[in-house]
Amino acid sequence: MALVVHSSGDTKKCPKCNSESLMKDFTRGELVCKKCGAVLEENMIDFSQEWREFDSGDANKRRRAGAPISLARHDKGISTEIGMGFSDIFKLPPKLRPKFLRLKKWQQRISTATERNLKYALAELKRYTSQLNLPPGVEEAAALVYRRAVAKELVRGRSMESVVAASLYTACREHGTPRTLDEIADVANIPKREIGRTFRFLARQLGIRILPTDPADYIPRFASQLNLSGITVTKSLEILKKAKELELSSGRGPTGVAAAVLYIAAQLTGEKKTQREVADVAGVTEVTIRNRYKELTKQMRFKELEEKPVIIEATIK
DNA sequence: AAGACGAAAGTGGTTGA
DNA sequence: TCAACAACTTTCGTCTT
Repeated sequence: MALVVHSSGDTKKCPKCNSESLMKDFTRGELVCKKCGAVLEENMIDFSQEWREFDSGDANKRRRAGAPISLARHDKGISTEIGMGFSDIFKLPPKLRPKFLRLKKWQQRISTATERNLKYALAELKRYTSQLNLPPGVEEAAALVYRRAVAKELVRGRSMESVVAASLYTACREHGTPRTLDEIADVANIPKREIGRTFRFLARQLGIRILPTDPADYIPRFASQLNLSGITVTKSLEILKKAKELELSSGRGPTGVAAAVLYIAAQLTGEKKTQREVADVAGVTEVTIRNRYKELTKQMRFKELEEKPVIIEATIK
């Protein structure tokens, strides 16, 4: 019987005799205490590979698992294509070639319209996510939303691109990595009100809860676009927290709140940014920043900002 | 001259009758 | 379906630095 003892990283102790000498018996799938013989785990699955590789060629020959499946691929990443390219087919004996050429042709023909559509849609999605610097997790989530939309025939009557864009917008919000409608509208080349409309439609039809976005989710990204320091980010989040407690953020556009909070924080830390600069990256106007700014400073006391009257006196003099 | 401020009018979307 | 409404934008004149 082959007993394999894995000592590395396993700091588990036997609850019965407190011994550290545990043993994995892979032929039985059990974790056993060497001292008292207690079985601590049963039906373990051995995830290690049972073959060894001596060079990279070996690895390729013996490996049986492929890439992980992905919803962001039209075939989920699992596909068999007859005669990839053409070279494979010409490796066959001449007699067999026509047969495989025919099979190849038919494989292309039977791929249904929805499959082709999905392929195209997911290619679009890929383009959006890479242009917006979104992580693969968000792309996956968006792909799932899109698949659900297709399954429910929600694409009918609206452009495929707008549904893809709306799926992405949904996924972004669920992931706490929101992009503004403007940003998505930009890469997708679709008016933002259409994306918004489709988004609401999808959310309702698919029963996706739509929580308003948290301004905090925007802050780090805006800050980095403005070259603001981590101190300013921390400060912004503090201010935002207080603002939330004072109910100054509800009902307001989250980007506007984020922008105003950043603007104030930047002033406090001496990394001055103009309203224009902040407004530009946040996709709001200076007026909105001013309005939020006014509301915030009215209810919150910023010592540093209140010193202004002194300066005014000095200039009058 | 550039930035900040504020008033006024306009826009797109939501809500409630 | 329509009107009321809040948030936001656009535009513009004025003030401050």
